[in-house]
Amino acid sequence: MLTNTKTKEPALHKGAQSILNAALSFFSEKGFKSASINEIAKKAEVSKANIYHHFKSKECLYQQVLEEACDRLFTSLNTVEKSLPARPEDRLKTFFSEHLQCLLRYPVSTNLIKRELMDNNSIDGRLLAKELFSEIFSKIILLVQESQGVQKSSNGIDAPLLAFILVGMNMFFFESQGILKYLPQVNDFVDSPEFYSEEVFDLLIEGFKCKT
Amino acid sequence: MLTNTKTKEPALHKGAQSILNAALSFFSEKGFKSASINEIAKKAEVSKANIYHHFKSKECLYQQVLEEACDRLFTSLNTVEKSLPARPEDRLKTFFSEHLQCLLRYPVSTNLIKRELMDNNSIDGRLLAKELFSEIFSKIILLVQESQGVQKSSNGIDAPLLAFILVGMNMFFFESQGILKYLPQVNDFVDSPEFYSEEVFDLLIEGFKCKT
DNA sequence: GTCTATAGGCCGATAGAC
DNA sequence: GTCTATCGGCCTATAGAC
Repeated sequence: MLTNTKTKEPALHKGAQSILNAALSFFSEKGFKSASINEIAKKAEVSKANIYHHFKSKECLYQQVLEEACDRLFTSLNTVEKSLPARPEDRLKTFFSEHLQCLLRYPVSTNLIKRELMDNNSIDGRLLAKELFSEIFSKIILLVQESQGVQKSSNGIDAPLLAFILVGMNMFFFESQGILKYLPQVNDFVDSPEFYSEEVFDLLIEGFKCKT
Repeated sequence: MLTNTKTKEPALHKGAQSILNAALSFFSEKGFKSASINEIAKKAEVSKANIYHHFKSKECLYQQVLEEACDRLFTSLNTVEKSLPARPEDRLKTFFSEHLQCLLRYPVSTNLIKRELMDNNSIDGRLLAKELFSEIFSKIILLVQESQGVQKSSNGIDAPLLAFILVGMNMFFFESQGILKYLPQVNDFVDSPEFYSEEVFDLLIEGFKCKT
């Protein structure tokens, strides 16, 4: 379960924390299997045996790293949601833009979660990542319905589809960052996610043809 | 270079072909590092040493598998492009829909390419996958511009952005298949990519507000 | 072209001293 | 809580018979 309970953990020892940091970066970059306890130990500047003192197994270490990554994004998105503007039309647009910025603020965690959804490392992990995904998804559906309600358009476009599209556009931007620089035509918005969010949202709302 | 030259390869031996098939499925499912020569040999029903007779190294085997996957998708998309309808408005929409169907027709190859773009396995591999991506991307930009030209809207939306969105929507649908079934709200279009394409395209063109 | 046998290395995990 | 030393296993790759 994603920790809404804000009971801070008992302030991890320095050693354990540096292990978690090193593990996060390697698991995120290479995946569970390819990241080795050896290299994590080296980067964390502890011995391999020390890792096994703090964590029962490689799997357990991975689970905790993944959990922290999910919490990080979940908390970040919750904060965004609480400081959304009042006007329903703006709320969806702002959340869309801020959602992308959350992903980009924690690229390593985001990448780890993306990996977890792609590979099937562990049953618990998949559930965790899916829960996060479905949480964000529900939030956006509500915001879409909110904005639809105000405009009273009831135009037949279902909110879940639009929500799916919005999440998808941000995820795709995130994962395409690495190759965007090799696509000269689209270089404009590589360094400007704000511009990207703005353009995509307006396009979705106003439509390709109707654009002013 | 993506083989436009249609000189068929010299009809691979049965053994080598079954190795390539087994390798494709494991590399796609687990990634380069996690897939082992042992399991590939077992699935291909040959000995491990036999693999090293046909391929100089694990890397070489991977390269060839990746190359075939890229060619498969490239050829498939080229075929689609050649049998597009005449009306410019329909061309883009049809290509968009067919692009998704290509991805879904070769899910294992598509997944392998996606993995290659995510991990940094080999320099050659990345180039290959990027070339394919940029190829598709260019095709779609042309189709967008074509349809824009006809409508003479010149409305300021840049073709590369729309092309990026279209490719992104299809890639995201592809990679979300596994978790879509866990999102009850969106179950409608899991089994119907045609419906998804139709809805997304219309939404993009007509816009959220303007929808009939 | 196919095999068995094996070399040599890195892996996850543990034992046991401090 | 941290370490060195080590075990057993799986890995890529090769040697050499058929």
